[in-house]
Amino acid sequence: MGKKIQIIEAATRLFAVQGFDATTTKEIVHTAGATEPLLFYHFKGKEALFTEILDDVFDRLNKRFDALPQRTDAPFEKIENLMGVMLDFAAECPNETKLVLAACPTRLRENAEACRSHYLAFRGKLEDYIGKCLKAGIRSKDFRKVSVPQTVNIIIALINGLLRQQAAGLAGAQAVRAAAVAFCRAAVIS
Amino acid sequence: MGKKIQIIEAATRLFAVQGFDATTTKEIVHTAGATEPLLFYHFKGKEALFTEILDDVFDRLNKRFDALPQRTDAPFEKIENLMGVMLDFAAECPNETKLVLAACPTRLRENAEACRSHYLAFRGKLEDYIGKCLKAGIRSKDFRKVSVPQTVNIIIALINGLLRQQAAGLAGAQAVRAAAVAFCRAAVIS
Amino acid sequence: MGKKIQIIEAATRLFAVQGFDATTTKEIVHTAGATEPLLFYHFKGKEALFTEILDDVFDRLNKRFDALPQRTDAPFEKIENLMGVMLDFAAECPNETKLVLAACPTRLRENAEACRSHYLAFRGKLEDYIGKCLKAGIRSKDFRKVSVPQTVNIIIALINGLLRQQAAGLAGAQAVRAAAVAFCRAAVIS
Amino acid sequence: MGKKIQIIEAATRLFAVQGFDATTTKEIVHTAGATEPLLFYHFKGKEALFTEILDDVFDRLNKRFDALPQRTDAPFEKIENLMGVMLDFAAECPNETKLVLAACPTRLRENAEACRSHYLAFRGKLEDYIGKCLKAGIRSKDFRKVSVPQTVNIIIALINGLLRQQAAGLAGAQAVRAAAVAFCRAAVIS
DNA sequence: TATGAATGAGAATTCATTCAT
DNA sequence: AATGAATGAATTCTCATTCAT
Repeated sequence: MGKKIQIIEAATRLFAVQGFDATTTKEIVHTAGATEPLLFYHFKGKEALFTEILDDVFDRLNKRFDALPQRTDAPFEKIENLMGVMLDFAAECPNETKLVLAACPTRLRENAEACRSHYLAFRGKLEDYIGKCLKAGIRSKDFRKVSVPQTVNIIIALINGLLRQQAAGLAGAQAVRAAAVAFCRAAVIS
Repeated sequence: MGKKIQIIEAATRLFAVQGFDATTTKEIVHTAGATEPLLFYHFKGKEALFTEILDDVFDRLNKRFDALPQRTDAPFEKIENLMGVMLDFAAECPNETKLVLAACPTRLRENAEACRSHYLAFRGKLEDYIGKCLKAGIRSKDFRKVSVPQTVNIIIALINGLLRQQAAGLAGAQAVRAAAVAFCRAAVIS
Repeated sequence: MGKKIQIIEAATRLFAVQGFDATTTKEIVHTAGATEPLLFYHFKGKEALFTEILDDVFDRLNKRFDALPQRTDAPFEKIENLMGVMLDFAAECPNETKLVLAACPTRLRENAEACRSHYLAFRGKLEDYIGKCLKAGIRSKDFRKVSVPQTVNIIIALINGLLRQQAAGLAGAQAVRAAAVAFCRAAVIS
Repeated sequence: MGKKIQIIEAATRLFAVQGFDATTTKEIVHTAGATEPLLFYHFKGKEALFTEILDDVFDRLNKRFDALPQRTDAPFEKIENLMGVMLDFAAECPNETKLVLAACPTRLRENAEACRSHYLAFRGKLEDYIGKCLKAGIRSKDFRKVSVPQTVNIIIALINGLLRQQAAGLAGAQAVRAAAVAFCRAAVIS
C-alpha cells in the first residue's frame, strides 16, 4: 500500500515544518505508519531520504521555471510570469516551497555540497532570468534606468519574502498576488 | 573573565547560524572556551539561554523601532526610515537579525509561547506602522490608491527578503539599500 | 542454478575470514548473489548454516585423518604423515582450515555445545595419535626419552602455528613443509 | 573510584575472549559497573577504546622484547630467552596475549591500518631476531645448516601455537616450557 | 525456488543535564 | 565561578528473521 511513498510524504512535511535537524526518523515513520527499519530499507539513511526529497523538489521547481516562455512582447511580462510561477508553486506545494526557501541543514554530512549547489544553482538562474529582463526593459526604455544587479537582488528578495508568507499560510497571501505584480511593475516601469 | 558573556556570544552566533535545534550545549561551551556545567550554572538550561538571548535581541530591535520619529513631513519618509532602521540592524547585528528572521524552534518546550509572541508582536508593529504610513500617503494623494493590507504584506515581504540577504552576507547587500528605497518609492508614489 | 551451494561457499569464505560474529546474513547473500529469504528457506538460520558448514568441514578433515595408515615401519613416519595430511588440507582448503583453527563463536546460542565438541574431539584425536607415536618411538629407542604429554602439546602447537601461516597465505608457507618435518624429526629422534 | 580503568580492564578481557566484533559496549560497561555514556566520555568510541588497549598491549610486549639481552655466549641462548619472554607474557597476561595473537578485527573502520601495522611490525621484529640467531649459530657451526627463513617461520609458528595454548589456559601449559625449549634446541643444534 | 517489503530487538553514539568537589 | 565525572533518555542505524506472493 505504498509505505515508501507515505514515508516520503511524511518526511517532506516534517522536514519542511521543523527542518532536517529537528526531525527524527522515529517521528517520520510514526507519521507514515511505518517502522524505522523500513525507512532504512528504502533509503540509505535520514540524509539520503532528505537528499532524495530535495532533489525531487528542485527538479519540479526547475521544470516549472524552465517551462517559462522565453519570448514575450512586453518586457515586464516575463517578470510577471516568473512571479506567477513562483507563487503558484508556493500555493500548490507549500511544504516543497519551505524546503526551497530553507538553508542547507547544519547536520548534513555527505550531501551538504550537493544540497548547497541546488540553492546556488537556482538562485543563479533567477538572477540570470531577472537580469536579462531588466536589461531588455531598460534598453527598450520601457523600464526606468536602474542598477541591474541591485534591482535583481531586490526582486529576488521580494519574491522570497512573498513565498515565505505564502508557504507559511499567511492569511490573504494568495490575494496579495496581483498587488505584488502591480507593485513591481510600478517600481520598474518608467 | 566574563565567561558568561562568552557563552552568550557563542550561543547567539551558533543559534543564528545553525538554529536552536541543531546547536548542542557542548558546541556552545566549546566555542566559548567554557564547560557544560558552567552553562547550567549561569542559565537554567539550553532553552533558558535561548530565551534570554531572544528576549534581548527583540528588546534591542524594539528599542530601535520605537525610536523611529513618529511625525514626518513627507509620507514616504517614514517608510524610508523604517527600512533604514531594519537594514542598519541587519548590517550591524547579522546574527541577531537571523534570530529575528527565524521561526520559533521546534523543540522549545517551556518558552515556545513566549517565543512565538515575540515574532507576532513585532510583525504586528510592522503592519501597524506601515499601514498607517500607507493610509496617510493615500489620503494625502502622495501615494497611489493601493490596497493597504496587501501592500503592507508586500513591503514586509520585501524587507524580510532584504534582511535575509543582508544577514547572509550576500555580496553587495549593503549597496542595495538606496536602490531598495527607490524601488519602494517608485512602487507606491503616485 | 545452485544458489544454495553459492550461499554455502560464500558463507564458508566469510565465516573463515571474518568470523561468525562479524559476518552478516546480508553480506553472505550479497556475496552469493542471492537474497536473505532464500538463506532462510534453505537453512533454519545463520547459526544452522554455520553449523552445517562446520559439520561438513570437520567431517572432511576427520575422513582425511582417519585415512592415515595406522601401521608403519619407522616410528617418525606416522608423525610425518600427520603433518602432511594437515598441511595438505590447509593448502587445499584454506578457508576450511581457518574454521578448524578458530574458536567457537561467541554468539552461537543453540549449537555452541556441538561446535565445541568438534574442536575438543579433534584435538583429542590428535593427542591420541601423536601420543601413541611418541610412546612407540620411545619404546623402540628411535626417539629421545621425552615427556609424552608435553611433547604432544608442543607438536600440536607447531602444527597449529604452521596451519595458521599456511591458511593465511603467508609467502613461502608451502615450501616450509619439508623443513618443518625435518625440524620435528631432529627434535625427537635420538 | 577509577571507572575509566575498570572500563579498560573489562574491555581488555572481553575483547580478548570474544573478539572486538562480538563484544558490545553495553557488555563492557555492565561488566565494568559503569554506563554507556561514560565509555563515550572517556573514549571517542568503541574503536578508540580498542585501539588504546591494543597500543598499550603492544607497547608492553615490545618493551619486554626490546629488553632482551642482545649479546650472549651460546647461540641458542637468545632463542631460549625469546621463548621465555613470550611465554612469561602469556602466563602473566593471558588476555593481552590473546589480543596479540588475534587478527585485526573485521569491523575496525578508522584504525584498521594502525592495527595491522602493530601485528606486522611485531612479526617483523621476531623474524629479524630469530633470523640473526640462526645465522650466527650456523656460522659458528653450533647449529645444523638449515634454511634460515624457513626455520624462522617454523619457530614463530611454534611460539604462536604455544602462546595460544598458554593463553587459553590449557592444562599443563606452564610445565611445557622447558620441554619446548629442549625441543627447539634439539631441532637446531648440530 | 525465489523475492520485495516489513519488523522486533538491539547496536553504537549523542544530548541535555546533574553531582561532587 | 568553575570543572571532571557521570547519567537517563533519546537518536540513528543494523541485524536476523518473517510474511505475502
